Amino acid sequence: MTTLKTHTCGQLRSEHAGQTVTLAGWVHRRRDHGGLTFIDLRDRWGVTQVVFNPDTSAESHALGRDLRAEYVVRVKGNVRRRPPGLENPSLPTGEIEVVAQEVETLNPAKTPPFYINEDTPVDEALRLRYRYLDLRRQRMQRNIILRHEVIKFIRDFLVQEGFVEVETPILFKSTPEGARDYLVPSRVHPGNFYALPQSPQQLKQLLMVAGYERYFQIARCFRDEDQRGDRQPEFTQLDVEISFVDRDDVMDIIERLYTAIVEQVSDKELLFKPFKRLRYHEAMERFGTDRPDMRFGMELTDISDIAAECDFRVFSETVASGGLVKGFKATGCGGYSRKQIDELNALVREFGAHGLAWLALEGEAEIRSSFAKFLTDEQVQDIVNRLGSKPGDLLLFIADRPEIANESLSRLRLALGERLGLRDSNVLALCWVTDFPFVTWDEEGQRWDPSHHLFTAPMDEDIHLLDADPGRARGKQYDLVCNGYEIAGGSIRIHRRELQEKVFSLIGLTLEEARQQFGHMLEAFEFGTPPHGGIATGIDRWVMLLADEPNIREVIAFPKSQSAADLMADTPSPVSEQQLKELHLKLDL
RNA sequence: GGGCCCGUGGUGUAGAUGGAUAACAUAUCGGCCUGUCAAGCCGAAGAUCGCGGGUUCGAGUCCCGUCGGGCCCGCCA
Repeated sequence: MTTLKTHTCGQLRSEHAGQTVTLAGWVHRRRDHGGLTFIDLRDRWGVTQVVFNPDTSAESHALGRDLRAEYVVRVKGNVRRRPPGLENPSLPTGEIEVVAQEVETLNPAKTPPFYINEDTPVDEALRLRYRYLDLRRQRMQRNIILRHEVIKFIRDFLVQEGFVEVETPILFKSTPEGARDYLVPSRVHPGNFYALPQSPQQLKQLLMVAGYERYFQIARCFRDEDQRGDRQPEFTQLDVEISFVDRDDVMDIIERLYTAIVEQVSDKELLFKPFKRLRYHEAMERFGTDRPDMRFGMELTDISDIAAECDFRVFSETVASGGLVKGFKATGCGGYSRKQIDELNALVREFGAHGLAWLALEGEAEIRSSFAKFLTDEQVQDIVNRLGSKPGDLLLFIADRPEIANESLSRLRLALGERLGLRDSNVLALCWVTDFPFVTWDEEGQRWDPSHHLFTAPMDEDIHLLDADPGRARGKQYDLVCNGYEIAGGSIRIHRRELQEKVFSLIGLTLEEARQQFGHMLEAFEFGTPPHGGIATGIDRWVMLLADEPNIREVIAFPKSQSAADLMADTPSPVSEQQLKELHLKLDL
């Protein structure tokens, strides 16, 4: 295999019996019986039991007794079928053992700060500080290798489909829209900065101008925003762009790719094949969010019309002022105590809702409710019927501005789905969300913001709305959603200068600003740009879902902490005066 | 910028209402042990309770601050 080892620790079987082999790896466990010592020797491929017997070699038996956990050792010995009854069926190599003839410690190890040989919970700060040890553990080895397999599969698949992988710069240009940029000062150009790419968006479009037609890249992207469990300052996208396509072409490629990954690389079950498709408005109506978890029901129902006419002021006044009253039934939660309902109430308040209206159907005719006393029996019955409720259900409602009602109900739905065990992590519910609004109104900035990004094309039939009623125009955008996570987003792009300039001005860029920031794009669109579109998928989130992990740090070899620090290398860290001077920088702390 | 949770031997935890030698498991070290595979048995060592201040006769426990980690809001086209 290599100079130092002839076989891996996961390789030997009974047919190797009689061979002399040399293994090398880490001491996983030691079982010292005094006269007889066993070690489990581990490498990336598995674990093999090594026996040290003084009858075979007194010298190696003596050396073997001194081995400790995580020592790196090399063992030469004879493969022997284990004596009958002593096989270990839980180990792939459990039919055999290696009888040590020679042992060499390649490097001893201090006692590790946490267990390498079992997947017990460890304080995450400690894991990150000793990430190289954490990465030795089974959980991380499994995740990192799964990640590799997914990326390998993607490359093979897309190459097969005629795609070309092209690298784009890490040092690029800061642009005004989107997330905060990571900046890199230029030594050669005093006072000027590069920005690390938030995505290779512009570059991949320029590759379409350049005629590559089918591009992809496993691209590192950078965004200087605060962390979440599913957000890191640097993360990896599968970036794809194709020429001469419409939405369905892009969606089809990605759908085939993701289906194949689930079926061939993971042990997960695909709930929808083909993937479900939802329009944005439908997603908002039924789930209150544009990234619904479709593994379970409990869909939202609008009761604004009933609420408008009732004597419960919270309901009627909300509707009168343009708000919504919506809710859903939590199946089987009719017995929830006041305390449990108060917890749900606290949850929706976090998302801006004023409160939770509830109605519990305990028995056949027994009703507990926070609001039913203000309604006629008929109105209550209408609500109960509309939600298709049965005894034992708990009906939960929010009356608020549409954004708040939808947001808080969607969160509440997820929380209840979790409690009721409806979010089976072995199931992947992939769905496309399409027909997004082209732009959304930003109250604070008093301007239109692109829903996706600056280069997304509006629907052809909605182009006329860009002047008349921009809020009603739809974009050629599509998101891929899995189990409540947005795992990809893409669009058909604008490929004509006039339309691009029109969109720039719609979102408030002056012609001057547009040409300064995006002149290279506008210019390129005048040199024969094919219609094109593409998508960017979040590799980290996708592997996280496939690996059944609660956050993306678990599928990134060297992730950063919530405060964007690397606890192992202890960075960010100060630099010398000399370095600052060369970069023409002065600190103002 | 804000809210919440966590920090106790190497590791994982216990330690209501403040009370005397800070408990348990495991790891570590030593002894015994020739068929274990989470080996077993016996013994030992190991903790300024994240750090700083305060309240108190007395603080792991209460208060304030601070550092580190996590979850979330804002933010993330």
